[in-house]
Amino acid sequence: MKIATWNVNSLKVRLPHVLDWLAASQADVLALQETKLTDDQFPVQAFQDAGYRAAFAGQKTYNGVALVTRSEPVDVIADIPGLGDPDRRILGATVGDVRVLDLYVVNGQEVGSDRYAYKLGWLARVTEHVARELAIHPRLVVLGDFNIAPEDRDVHDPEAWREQILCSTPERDALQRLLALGLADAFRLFEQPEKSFSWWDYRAAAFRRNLGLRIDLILASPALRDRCTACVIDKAPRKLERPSDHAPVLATFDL
DNA sequence: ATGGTGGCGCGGCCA
Repeated sequence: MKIATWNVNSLKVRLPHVLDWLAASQADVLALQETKLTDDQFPVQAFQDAGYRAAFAGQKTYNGVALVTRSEPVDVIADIPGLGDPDRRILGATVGDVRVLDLYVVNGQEVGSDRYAYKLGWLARVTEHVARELAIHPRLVVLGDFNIAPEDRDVHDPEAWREQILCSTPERDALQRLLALGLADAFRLFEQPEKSFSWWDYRAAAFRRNLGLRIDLILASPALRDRCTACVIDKAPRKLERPSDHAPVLATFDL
């Protein structure tokens, strides 16, 4: 079973890339972020024609998450008890016997800002929710755009980014509290090239110069970690015309 | 160079 995540930065613009990538990767589950589509605009038919079902929680202009799946997603949730967030950033579903939680973590804008406080509070509520999900579903994948680079090796220039947004200690601590529930960063279960990143700013030719961060993660519960056989970042779509600023990340499970 | 690019939607926000 192949499970992937991709922040597409507008599904309307990126739909051809997504369909091509599904055909090439043969992913069974693709978690999308920043679809920027209302639910009535979601391209259900295009995915159906490609052999996929979908669950989605969208809004106009910002945010929006979706799960594109080979088999029917069931027990879908788009919110967490007690969060009360109008942003569509969360989508949970059961696909086969795997529970999947797609997250578009708050960016946070700037350390110390209102949005930064919102990010840390949001992460704390999500962590509580993941603890509850883990108790119910041994096979749990939490994946998406975490907007946090876990360690300095996930940052092209750790000194320039020191205590900046996406890299600050409180953000990294919040991610560690999530991992401490028993989740494993699938990418780090395997040997990886140095300077592996999943996001590159559109500006300053950052992709060409590989000035990126690894902020798109696939986290696996213990039962799934034991069955994870590979995890890769696919930079190919980032090289296309009008790319997303993120690359897809794909994990393979022996299921 | 306190900039730069991209999406949405048509001015300014967000990333």
